[in-house]
Amino acid sequence: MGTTDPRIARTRATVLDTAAAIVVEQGTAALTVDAVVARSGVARSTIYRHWPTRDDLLVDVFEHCVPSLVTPSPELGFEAAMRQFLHAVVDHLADAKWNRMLPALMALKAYEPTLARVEERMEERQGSISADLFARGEREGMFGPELDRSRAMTLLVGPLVFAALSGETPITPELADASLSNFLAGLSRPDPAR
Amino acid sequence: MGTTDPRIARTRATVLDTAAAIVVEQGTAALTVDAVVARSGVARSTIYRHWPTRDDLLVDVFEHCVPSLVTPSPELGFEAAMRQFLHAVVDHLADAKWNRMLPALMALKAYEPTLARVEERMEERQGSISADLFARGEREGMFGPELDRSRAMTLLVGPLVFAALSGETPITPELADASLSNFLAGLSRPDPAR
DNA sequence: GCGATACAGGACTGTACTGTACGATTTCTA
DNA sequence: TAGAAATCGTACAGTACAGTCCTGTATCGC
Repeated sequence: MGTTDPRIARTRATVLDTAAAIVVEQGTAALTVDAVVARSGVARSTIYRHWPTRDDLLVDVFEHCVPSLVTPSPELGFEAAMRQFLHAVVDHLADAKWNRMLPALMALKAYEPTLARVEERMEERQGSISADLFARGEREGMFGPELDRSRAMTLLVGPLVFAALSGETPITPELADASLSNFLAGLSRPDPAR
Repeated sequence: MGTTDPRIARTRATVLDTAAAIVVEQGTAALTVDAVVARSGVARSTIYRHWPTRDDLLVDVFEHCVPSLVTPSPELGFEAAMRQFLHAVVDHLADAKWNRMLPALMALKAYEPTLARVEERMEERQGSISADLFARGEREGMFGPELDRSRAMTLLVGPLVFAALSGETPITPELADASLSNFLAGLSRPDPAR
């Protein structure tokens, strides 16, 4: 099984790209097999050869578009590594593609178990990176093991996602810096609310 | 026009409640006129007497469910008032109803101008409250007029919305306190990233 | 080149939903 | 109680979409 038929890879890519464009431009409800046929030139029967149902295609579209975040270089300390990570998140959220797809995924995951699993896998990858990052912070003595990592990540990433969703404030690296800066400030001044 | 026919108010309320329940439980795609008929007992023709199209009904459902936030008492200072406001936000986000509806609204507003306007009105109301709150902070000398209010609100509310959407970390008043605490800490320690 | 396989291009069935129409019935108001 | 108005119940046309099936054609690996 050295090589796979190039025709298969070709149509698969064409269909996925077209489907993603439709979802981004018109939403998930507009993703119909006929729409993909009309826009991609790929035949109806061919699409059903690759995906048993329309829903399977939609799942693959999301999976195809989920951003792949990368663990920052191990030489970096907590602050620099976290900043780099947050900047990468900003990049993906600012991109029109994921900017439109994320809310759709959030909205659908509550009702479509298959999409919920796509989102789970995404959070797993992100979770392992975040664990790595917080391990650096603990090693540097910035906080102890009692720090709630999930909550901390929520505090750091939340503003970025919110900015992307609401469109109230522009999503920029400076926003990520501000979020990180507030978090670090909160570390040195122990939470008076508890 | 002293009193309106109670039948009208009754049907309207029944249909809106039923429709909201369907959207919460099964998503906006499941909101069909037939589904409302089956579940509410209201006749098809009656629904079309009140709403010209299914989409108009959906818009009304969102409008009917948008939480109405309230300006905290004027006696409260910036910190206490903001805390109260954030706790109210947490309350609404923790409620199953709005917890499901918000992502749907976020996902659809990009493609449905009518829903975009629902969201705009919501943000306007929220924006006027936020202006009031920041005015208190400025009066107390916590920051000057150069503070970007939109960004600040994003930093404060973002984590709450993100927690509600992702489900990674529980959405509690303590989370709101942590967000506020980080923000205040960031104020006293001027942002080193700029 | 040749067999195998993927693709193109339809036609077709079944279903779900929208929106309209209209007579019969209930419920309000005066 | 009587008239007005809202509601019920149902039938109907039109449309959009999912998914199947079949035939002929292009493209691949060998």
